[in-house]
Amino acid sequence: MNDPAPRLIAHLDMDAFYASVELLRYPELRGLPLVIGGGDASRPVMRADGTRSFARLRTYHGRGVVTTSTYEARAFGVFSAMGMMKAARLAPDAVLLPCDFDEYRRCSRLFKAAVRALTPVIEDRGIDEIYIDLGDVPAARLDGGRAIGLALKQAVREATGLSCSIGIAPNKLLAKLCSEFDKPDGLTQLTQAEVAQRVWPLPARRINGIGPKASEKLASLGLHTIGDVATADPEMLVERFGASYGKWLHEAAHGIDSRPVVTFREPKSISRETTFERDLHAVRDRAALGRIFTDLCEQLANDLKRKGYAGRTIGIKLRFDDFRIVTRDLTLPGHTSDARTIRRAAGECLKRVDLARRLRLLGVRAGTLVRSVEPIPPVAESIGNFVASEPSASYDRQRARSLPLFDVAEGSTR
DNA sequence: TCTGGGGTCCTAGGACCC
DNA sequence: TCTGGGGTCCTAGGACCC
Repeated sequence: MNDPAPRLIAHLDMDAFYASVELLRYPELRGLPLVIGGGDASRPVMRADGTRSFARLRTYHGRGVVTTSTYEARAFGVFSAMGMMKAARLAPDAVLLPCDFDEYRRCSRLFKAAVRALTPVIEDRGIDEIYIDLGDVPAARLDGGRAIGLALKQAVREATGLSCSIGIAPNKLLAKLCSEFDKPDGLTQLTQAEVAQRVWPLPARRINGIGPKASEKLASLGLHTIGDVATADPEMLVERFGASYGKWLHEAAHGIDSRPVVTFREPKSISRETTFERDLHAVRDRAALGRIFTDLCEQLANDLKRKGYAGRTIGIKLRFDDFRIVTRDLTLPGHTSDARTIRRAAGECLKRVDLARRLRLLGVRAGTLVRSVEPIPPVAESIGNFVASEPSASYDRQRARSLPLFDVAEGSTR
């Protein structure tokens, strides 16, 4: 009746990743308030004397948000997800750089490859963080993973010149939580036995999965810290938050989490969306909207083909000028990665939306994906390129309700 | 001049089938 | 004819994460 050995999971999080990558390229910016974001911000210009000229935040005009800010910029109150125009009022002299995702992805591949060489069982959690299963690393058992953690940090630094913070714990929830304990450049180990002492005093919001809504609701119940949630009546949590989330809240607050480290996941959906420079009206800006719509569908089709997928559920997403979001989707008889087919299906979805208000954002999504190694050959001219042709009652209903099919502000799709 | 883009998961109701 | 229960698919919205 021996308990199985506790798991050993590491969470590795790159420190202020985008900003740190930029500082590698532009070391003269170290120590200055630096804000990264707003897609269309201008890149630095080389002067005649060989020094670089950087844009200042005050020159920004647009609808972007701050993606990352350095600690020097945070001192002005500029944080991630803040509107750039607001940030410009708070810190007009901060240096502004546009996001360079190609470069961040390059650095991301480098650090992940360096980690994988030491500890192959890793779960990708986006561009700047990963989980690592240390269960099969024999040496990790001796010191709870400390030596391997130090080796990982060294390997990441050698591969990229960047620092990271690592948390090591018996599960993903606690590893993620404690990777933040000693940022930047930290290495933190946390055991189950230390949860009450080191985790319970923290705000509930620090748990990955408790967002702004849930933490506000918890606060309204007088539950502010993780300890408050842990000692709350589990039945009350279920009553207030539902069976699934209520149970999870109780377990999470006790540091219980049995999710495995997942090394590969098939994508569930692929999408493209864009926020317009100014709000557009379905009638008055019909031509511009039609072009953008078609572009999005073509980009989505290219993404699908490039990644080797085809989707069967095509959906749209609209954000109105009042920030209300509406989605519509349509399941097709077969899978497709064809731009015109996507455009037609998305056009059908668009017909089901009241377009009286002006639009701020338009998006197109493909779901119910299958791998399609081969490019999909054309099949039936009337509906487009489908892999399969199973009859679909819902599609027929849709079609019957809203003929003609190809109508809504259709731009040229070539 | 507030508020990006790309995802996942959950809930819930209705249709439809057995 | 009435009642009902389970299961799956489709659709819409919302919370949350990086």
